[in-house]
Amino acid sequence: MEASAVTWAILGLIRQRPMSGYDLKRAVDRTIRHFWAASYGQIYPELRRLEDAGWIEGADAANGGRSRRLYRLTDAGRVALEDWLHGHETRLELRDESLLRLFFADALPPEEALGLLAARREGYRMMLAYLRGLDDGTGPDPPFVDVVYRWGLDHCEWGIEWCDRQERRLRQSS
Amino acid sequence: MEASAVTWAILGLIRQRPMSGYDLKRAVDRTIRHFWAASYGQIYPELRRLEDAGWIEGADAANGGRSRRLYRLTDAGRVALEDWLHGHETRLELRDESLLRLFFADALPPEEALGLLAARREGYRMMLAYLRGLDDGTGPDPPFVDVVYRWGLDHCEWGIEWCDRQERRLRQSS
DNA sequence: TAGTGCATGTAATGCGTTACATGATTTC
DNA sequence: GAAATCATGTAACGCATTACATGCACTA
Repeated sequence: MEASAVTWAILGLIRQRPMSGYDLKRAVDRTIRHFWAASYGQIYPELRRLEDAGWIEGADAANGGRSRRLYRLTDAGRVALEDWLHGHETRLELRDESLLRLFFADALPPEEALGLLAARREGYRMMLAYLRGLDDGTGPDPPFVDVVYRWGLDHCEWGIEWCDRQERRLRQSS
Repeated sequence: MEASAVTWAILGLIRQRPMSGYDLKRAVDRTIRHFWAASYGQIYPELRRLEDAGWIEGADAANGGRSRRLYRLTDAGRVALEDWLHGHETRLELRDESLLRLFFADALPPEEALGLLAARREGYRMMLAYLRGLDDGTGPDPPFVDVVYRWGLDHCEWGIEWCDRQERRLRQSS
């Protein structure tokens, strides 16, 4: 089984409870999407591959005339997931168009360049609002789910302050 | 001209001085790579497209028997770059395998789960060392180039402290 | 003279999104 | 009965990396 990015997201999520492809997409969007997105075009083919490999098992769970296929983790899948969890790789890939603009902002008049810093701050604000909106108040999450959620909030708050600091610094030094 | 991700990186970099494809790859790796990577497979075809569109102009600059083609920004290219710089979009795409692991770490025994936090901290440390290594001490950078470099450093330092804080918090609450 | 760096490029492959097609069920 | 939601899936496309091929020039 050739594991790829989306493999672990799926295994990890259906470990909590059996899910359909549709469920998975929603779970991804509600939880890990801000640092790891996944689309139907990845999820459905990956479910096939995972079932072929014996890491998950699908069962028909039609709801009246509405077809539905629920997948659950097999023992082999559980082992694979735990193996991956023990990995300690930490390469992080960032793609941040706002930083790219900022990097070239010296080509703009100073006031407009500072505007890009303000725009970045606004981006963090919107992300923060989005993350706060995810909190549906349904009781306490497991500790590490909570840690990752906090990371999102803390990261945005840090980013907002960072933009403020830099704007002040640049205004003073000019 | 259908502009894509790599378009702006190239235009922005050759705005500073004319460059070859090879130069561009090196410039990308030395400056923006930690938040916006680009490979030869993107750069060379994109140079063609940009020249066809009239945003850059290539000139032969062979070095003895070693062929070399230097590209410079045209007026049209300068205008296109500045238009893009005025944009205020700020969607940031993150892909962070370490956060994904952390999110599922509740499946591990507590001590091992905490190990993932330590591993993340180590990742920030390595990135920080990498960024510090980029500073070749060649005098002051333009203000916004410097701002983005600082962002990298500050972000790593924040990340290290964040991991520390979370580790302490989780150890206390358990 | 062997290794490294300069320099250009392409082909194969993989990753991921978008847009579309289809149809049932629930809710207003 | 219209609209939203549940549910599955694929085809086309675009973005990006990796690996390879080629050859010159410098330096140890």
